[in-house]
Amino acid sequence: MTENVVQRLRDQIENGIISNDFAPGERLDEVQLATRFGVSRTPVREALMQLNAIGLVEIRPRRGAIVIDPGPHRIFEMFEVMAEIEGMAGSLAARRLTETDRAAILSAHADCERSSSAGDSDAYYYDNERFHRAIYTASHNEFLTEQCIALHRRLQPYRRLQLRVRNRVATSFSEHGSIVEALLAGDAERARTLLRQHVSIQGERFSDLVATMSHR
Amino acid sequence: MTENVVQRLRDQIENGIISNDFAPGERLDEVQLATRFGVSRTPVREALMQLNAIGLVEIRPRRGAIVIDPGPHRIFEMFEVMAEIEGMAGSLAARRLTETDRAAILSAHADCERSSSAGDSDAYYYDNERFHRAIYTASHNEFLTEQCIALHRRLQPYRRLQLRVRNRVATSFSEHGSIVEALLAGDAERARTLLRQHVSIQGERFSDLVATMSHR
DNA sequence: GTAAATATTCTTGCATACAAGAAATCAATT
DNA sequence: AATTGATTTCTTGTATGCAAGAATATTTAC
Repeated sequence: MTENVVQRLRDQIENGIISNDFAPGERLDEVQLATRFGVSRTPVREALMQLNAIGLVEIRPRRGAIVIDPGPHRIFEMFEVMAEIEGMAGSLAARRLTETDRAAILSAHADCERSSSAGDSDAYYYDNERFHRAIYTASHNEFLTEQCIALHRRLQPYRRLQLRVRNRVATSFSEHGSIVEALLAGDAERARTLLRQHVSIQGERFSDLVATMSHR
Repeated sequence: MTENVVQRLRDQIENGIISNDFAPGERLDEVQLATRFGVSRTPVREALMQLNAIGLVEIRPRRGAIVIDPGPHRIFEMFEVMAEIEGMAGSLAARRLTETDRAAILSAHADCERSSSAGDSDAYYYDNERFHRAIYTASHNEFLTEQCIALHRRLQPYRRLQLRVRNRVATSFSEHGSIVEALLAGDAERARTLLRQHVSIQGERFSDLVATMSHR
């Protein structure tokens, strides 16, 4: 047991929430989780409080923890913020791109091309994440990078739903193309605008998301 | 004990860190804190883990918690992000401003005028916070508002130092004036730019901050 | 039969206990 | 005297225990 139990629990419960094993609104019983993971209540409690601090669960005094259900409106708000800070990362990346950054972005982009043309939306999901992370890194703002990764992670389940929408993978990849161009050209404002549009879920994209959310 | 102990501890320790009672790098001993606040170790531990999740303390396995020392570079990064999301809030506020929002912003602005012309930098600090929060609220994006408040809070000690710099209060207030104009005019892009500039600490402002930080 | 009041059970919140790892002290050897 | 090794002390990490509030079941009155 090289890593401590609380961290492990936190990750496991977090993954459970993200992968929808624990549904939104579901109550997370301390003893139940404790026996399930073969530990005592104490580390479970500590893990739950951490998830509470992150915003994944809500702890009501004396009434236990429940998985937060963001609801369409809040999800829209989160995407709105995500679009903006991704745009910021793109803008900074365009100005601060190093040779290493350039290589990482192009490599991820090439992988996206493969999984996209193969029509493998699960693989694309993974490669897409690498692509975006490469841009965060290229912003050379570690704090921003951490924020982006955290938000990206929280929106993960909804992004995944989005990719299932017809033609979304192909559209996404073609948008990546323009983004890469802007980044390599050092065009900060264009990179910002393109990334913002790429991430934001306006109009019918939002309707699609809500529709997909309801029947899962 | 109407409110739970952990929340209270979290706030107290957080305030201790922000007000520099607990210096960066300082080790936070569990039993020491427990006896000091008259509770057992368990809630102290839980509070520390929450602060860890927020990013205010670092918990090294088996070696206790220490107050994180961000260092000038990281602080710069945080201000860079803060500038951007405040700009975003301003942009949204300009487009979505309601009558209530308008009243709240103007009221805070008027208070800023009073404390500014009185030369009371502590009062200005408080009124300034109200002004900025009014803008967050006017963005009508609750998630963004929460993010802004959290970041604002983490940067609080450094903002405070900034206001001590000669003429900074007067400069800040005059910038508020232009921001209010842009908001009332519904000029989203101008509001964004002005707020971004208002918050960001470029060039000599950053040098001033670092200089003030070192000898406190 | 239904609703309110009471009793019982369950669950959380905090305290305490115990084990194991890290730091500190002390001793021994060079 | 200094450095390394062993021992002791101290601190953290996890488990368990106990009390108080919430949920639930049961009973009683209408």
